[in-house]
Amino acid sequence: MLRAATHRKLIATMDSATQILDIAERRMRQTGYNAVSYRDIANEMGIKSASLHYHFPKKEDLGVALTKRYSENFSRALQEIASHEQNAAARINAFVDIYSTALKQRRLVCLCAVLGAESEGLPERVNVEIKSFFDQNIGWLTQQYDDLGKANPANHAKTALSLLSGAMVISASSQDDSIFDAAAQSIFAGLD
Amino acid sequence: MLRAATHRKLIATMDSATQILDIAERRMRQTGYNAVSYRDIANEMGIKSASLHYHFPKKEDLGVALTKRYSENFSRALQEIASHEQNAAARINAFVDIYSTALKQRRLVCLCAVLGAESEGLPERVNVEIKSFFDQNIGWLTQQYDDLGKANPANHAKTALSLLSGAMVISASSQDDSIFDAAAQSIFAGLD
DNA sequence: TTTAGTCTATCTACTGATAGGTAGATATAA
DNA sequence: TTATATCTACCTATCAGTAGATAGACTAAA
Repeated sequence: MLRAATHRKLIATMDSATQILDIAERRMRQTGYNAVSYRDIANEMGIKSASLHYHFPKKEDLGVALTKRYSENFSRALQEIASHEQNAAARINAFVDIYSTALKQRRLVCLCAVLGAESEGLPERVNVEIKSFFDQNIGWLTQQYDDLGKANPANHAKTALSLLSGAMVISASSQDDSIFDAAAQSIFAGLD
Repeated sequence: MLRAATHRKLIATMDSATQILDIAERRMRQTGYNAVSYRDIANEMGIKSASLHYHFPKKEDLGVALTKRYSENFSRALQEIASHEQNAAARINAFVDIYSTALKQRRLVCLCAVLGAESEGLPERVNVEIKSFFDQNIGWLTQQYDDLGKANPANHAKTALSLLSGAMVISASSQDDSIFDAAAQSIFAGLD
């Protein structure tokens, strides 16, 4: 009885908004923005779709919160890498690993790569976040390629990000990891 | 009067199925599969949405026809390139140009790159066509990199296709062509 | 006269969204 | 301590709008 109450408390304590974002993120990374409905998410949570509007009044709000959180989490991961890895080559290596792990362990594509593909059908506020995500990653990678002594580090950064994003999409949709592996290998080869 | 009638005839003669596919293709390349509705297409054509079902009974049929046609058109373009360009480097160059022209002159992303990003929410028959498109392009590019004398030409092919696809998506959604330019430049640089 | 193509009218299922209500926790003030 | 008030997180019920889809009538051209 006490146990049950405690358990209940723990579950209820696990922030509903976070749970909504978790489910929405996974689903959108699989099927895109428009294919995900409030009802899908609510059903998976075991609550009613109307309740989702308490946390995210409009779907646009959910989209913005989702891309913001994704970008912030990514930003933290990049800072983490920068503080733990000594040299630029190791950092770029770790960057590739983020994508690799998402694809191979969770079969998930980068959220912003998926949403970017349908960007003309998205609310403008969501597009702002997507662009900001790409900018942030290009900026970080540019720094690394600069540290590596590359000429035109920004071009290297743009190429690496494009390569990983594209390879993820093709690998996931073709269910063939060899495309991602080729891309990763090509990035590693460019680190000398 | 005769003129008007002739004009009318010409328009009506321009195969409705083709017109439907043209409109659907452009819209899906902008917003993805799920954001495009029969009503949108019908409105743009000036007919009723019910009429579309005469040509494509189910949306899935439209999706399959669209990806098939896209793939076939692409295949023809690749044959054309192979017959007109002497060497592998020039052929790869022409390949990049297809993507470049689509992005810069029409602001359109590769259909299969867009649909591939939402593949888990698509009818299976559509996914089969998308995978076949990627296979076809990787095969053609592999041949070119092989002719170029590259070791592991398949990896070069997978990398080039991933790079172009990803760069297109990021450039289009960020409205910044410099990402695509960096990708194209990187492919050119790998042709020596 | 047939047939291709489009129409009207309608259907069911589902979309995001809103209104209004409620149980239970928390805070405030007497 | 108790009464009052507010807040959180859901609920039921419902809405207008749109999705894809179908049946059957109509029309124009071969």
